Amino acid sequence: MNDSEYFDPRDQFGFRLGRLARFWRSRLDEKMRPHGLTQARWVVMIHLRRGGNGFKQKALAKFVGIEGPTLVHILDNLEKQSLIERRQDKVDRRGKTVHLTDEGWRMIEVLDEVVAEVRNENLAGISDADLAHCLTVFENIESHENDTTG
Amino acid sequence: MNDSEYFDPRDQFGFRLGRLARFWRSRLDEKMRPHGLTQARWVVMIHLRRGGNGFKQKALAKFVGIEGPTLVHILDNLEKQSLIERRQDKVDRRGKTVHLTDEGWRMIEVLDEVVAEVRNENLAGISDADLAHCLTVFENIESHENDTTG
DNA sequence: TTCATATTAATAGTATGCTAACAATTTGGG
DNA sequence: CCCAAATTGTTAGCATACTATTAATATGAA
Repeated sequence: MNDSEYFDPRDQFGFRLGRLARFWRSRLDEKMRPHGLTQARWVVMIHLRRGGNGFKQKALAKFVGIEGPTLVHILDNLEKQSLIERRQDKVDRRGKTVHLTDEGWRMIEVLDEVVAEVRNENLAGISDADLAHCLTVFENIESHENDTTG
Repeated sequence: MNDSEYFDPRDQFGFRLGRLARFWRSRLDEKMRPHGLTQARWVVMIHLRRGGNGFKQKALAKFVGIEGPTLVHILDNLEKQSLIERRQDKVDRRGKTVHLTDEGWRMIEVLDEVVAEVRNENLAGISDADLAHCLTVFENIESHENDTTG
């Protein structure tokens, strides 16, 4: 009844989205810290597993949904940790391909459980249908990316 | 039908959430850049307007949902731009209160339109009901913050 | 073949978020 | 009053994201 207490969902959405993303990341980072990993590095490793080894960096960046320079920094760190390695592409000497090391594969196996645990905690009591609904909304928003008609 | 094409919504949610948050921010930053503002600074200003001038920094950080040191940096920048000012609290000399300047108020009026425009673009074709549904899910996830029972 | 243009990865610089550690100040017990 | 403990804001240092620029290489047209 009090105007100052009324929040329009359209008005709130962006702010709440950002806050939840920060919450999610901090939860994941917290649980990964004992293993020496972070969310961003983990996401890159997961995409390597899903897409197969031997991505060129540019293709990997696109697959993960980040920019090239952001990926460079993450790969630098993963390489220091011996979880991935970069190899000169034999065909195009400008390019490098990215590969999980044996240690990288082992880390993925270990952390799969940690990630599942965080997911179960964060999503406890929320139905698949609710999540799928959210993902559909997310997709619709991202699909406006290249709208310049308005 | 292909296993590699099947994505479990529980599995995808965290990644997609982060990606959408980045998308949202970049859209907003892009439109605010000509005015010399960014999303993070704007969010702080909006909370100042909503909550009234004269917040203590600690209270403002909590209201915005960020940590103290993060707010310090944002306020430094807003102060350089003469959009806010910090004043010594007369009662407790450890504290400072934060106030929008006249220029800050004018900036808010100008940027209100820009923000509405981005919102309309990003949320075009998405119903209030869908958004409210998402916000409810967001709330449920954040409410697990202090669960340590599992 | 040669030179302009593309592409790929890396570097530099900025913004935003965090935790840890610090200085100044207040508060409360003795 | 006086000193230990708590609180407030700041600084330092890290991670992650971006854009803009650069260096190395490949490609393709003349």
